[in-house]
Amino acid sequence: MARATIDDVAKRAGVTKSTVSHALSGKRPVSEETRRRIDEAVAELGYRPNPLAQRLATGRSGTVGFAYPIDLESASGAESSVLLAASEVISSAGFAFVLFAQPDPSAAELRRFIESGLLDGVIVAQVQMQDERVRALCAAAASFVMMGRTADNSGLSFVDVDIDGAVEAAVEHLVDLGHQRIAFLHEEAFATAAASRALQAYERACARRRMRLITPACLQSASGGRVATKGLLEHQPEISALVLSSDAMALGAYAAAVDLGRRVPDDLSLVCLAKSQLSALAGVELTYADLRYADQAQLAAAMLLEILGESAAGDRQVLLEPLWSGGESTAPLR
Amino acid sequence: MARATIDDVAKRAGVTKSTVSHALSGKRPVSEETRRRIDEAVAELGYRPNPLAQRLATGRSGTVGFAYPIDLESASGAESSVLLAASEVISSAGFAFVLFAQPDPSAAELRRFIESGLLDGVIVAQVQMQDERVRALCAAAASFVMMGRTADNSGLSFVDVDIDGAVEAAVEHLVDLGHQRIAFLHEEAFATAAASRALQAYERACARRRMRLITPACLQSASGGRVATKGLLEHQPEISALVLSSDAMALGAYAAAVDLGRRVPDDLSLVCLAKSQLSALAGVELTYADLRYADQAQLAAAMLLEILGESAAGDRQVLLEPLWSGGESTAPLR
DNA sequence: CTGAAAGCGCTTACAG
DNA sequence: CTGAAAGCGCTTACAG
Repeated sequence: MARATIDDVAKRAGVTKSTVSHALSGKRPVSEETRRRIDEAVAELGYRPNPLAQRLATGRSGTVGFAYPIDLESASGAESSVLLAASEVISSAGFAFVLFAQPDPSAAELRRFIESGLLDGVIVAQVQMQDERVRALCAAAASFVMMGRTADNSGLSFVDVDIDGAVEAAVEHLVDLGHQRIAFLHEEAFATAAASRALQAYERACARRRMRLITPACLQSASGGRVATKGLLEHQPEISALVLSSDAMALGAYAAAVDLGRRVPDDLSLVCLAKSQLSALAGVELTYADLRYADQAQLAAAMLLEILGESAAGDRQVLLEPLWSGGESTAPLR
Repeated sequence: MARATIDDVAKRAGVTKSTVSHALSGKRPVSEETRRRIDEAVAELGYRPNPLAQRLATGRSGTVGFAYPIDLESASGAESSVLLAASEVISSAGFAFVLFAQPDPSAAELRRFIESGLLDGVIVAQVQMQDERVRALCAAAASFVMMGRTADNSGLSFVDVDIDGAVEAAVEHLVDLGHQRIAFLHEEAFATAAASRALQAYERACARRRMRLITPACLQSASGGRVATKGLLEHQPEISALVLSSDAMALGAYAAAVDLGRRVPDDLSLVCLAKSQLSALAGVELTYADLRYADQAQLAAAMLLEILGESAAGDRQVLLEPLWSGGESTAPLR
């Protein structure tokens, strides 16, 4: 048998569909008796409104998009926790969760969806300083929240982590331990705003301390970290500390240290700007700053839902503090 | 200005909207001249059909669901490649890609979507021997394709990998090298059909060779692999080879071997039933069987699109062969 | 508190 | 080759 429609319910309850609609939405008072009959009919027929029809009538799609380009080269378990955190919040609010994982520099796909009215709102992750997707969303006057932030965020809503603070804290910590040759390994290809903020913060910290900038490029992977670290330390053995931007990189750096006969932390200090799961294997507990990606995703999703609920303007901006681990991969310079 | 509708186009082109509709869909011949005028109007107004209205009128939603419960404890980069592979195929066919990543044993969420007519088809991953989601999809007569397969697959469509063959090949290989004490580390908590097939295949292979079963449970993580392997080898040092079911586990096993002063592969052979990215770090190239998850996802997505296109019945079943690496983590028994 | 009707923006038999 | 009309299944002013 086909699905029951609102008309079936109306007939069975002996009312019109407009009354059924109002009884269900609660947007208009309905007498006790009528409501009872309608509830009964709904139950008997197993009626549930067709969302498509509701969407067409109301103009709201009940769908939230998550623009989260995933870079396969550097993918780790972290992406999954971000996805789960966001989808959990979105789904339990009754919205569908549409993922845009494909890297899409021109934001064409996203634009297509927005313009089709298929999305009530969007969460944008992996935000760049100048972000095409953000531009498109603004142009379309769409509701959206960023995970991360662009160069100019006036009027925009975001959840981000204070990466500047994390980097400065890392460098300060190493300097306090006596280190003067501190390298910052950074990924060049996949340039998020967070990555470039981190690099700039490192440069500022070094300038303040009058330390030499050492910023080798490094692929965002374990083998990338290994290769880059090996090359670096072979040419500049005086380097005594490394700041790294991912778990995998850090594991690679550790492997390189072993290759070169240097021990961590005695002969080389490591600080990682990302929560580390793998490091336990490396023999030392890595000192790291958890950038709380899952928290960011959860908060961004909740923020978007608020915005959708209120349709009030006004930007909402949240900057999370990173969480430092009590690791043991740093030691005083010998 | 508001979005142009089909009526706007019709007026501007001096025809009715039914002609516009047919011109656009090509479902009815339209004169050269009329078509030109319509195309012009479409271009001038920047008209694009409202998908919501199309869906309501046609009953097709233009959306594909991906039921892919992600277990955070064991998440690695592999999930991302699966997501990307599936979403790539689905998106480029013009369908929206809705992710159901939340573990949802009762399949309530999925059922809700299916029954709402919000999904044209579904890809089901992490299939279990008895799968609630598959039952729900069958009951709803929904179009779907499995990544993996249940116990009884008659009439069902799937893409899976020959895990049985992979396990048997692994054991054969080790036996050929002289090993007689071969353990199979398996994850108990997250019981996919592939996991239990692997275990059974190991048991069959051992039975055939009259070897003792050694099947310790092991958490699907690096530290899980380390703990399990350490415990195992301390109590049964005569074990000379391990078959592991994930990259992370294998890395943990390697670390445990190092802890115990055993070298890989001389003092311990390792075979991994999953493509390994991390193993390079462990100092040896791991011998592994790539179970081709991304290939599975891509093929499953393509298969679903075919099914949706043809609306023809008939099961489609594909069993992929695993791809063996030329690793060096196995050696003859000493 | 309830109904009759228009409307959301399309598609698709039915006529001509 | 084209038009007039009904229909997809809802919501929501407008009346009463």
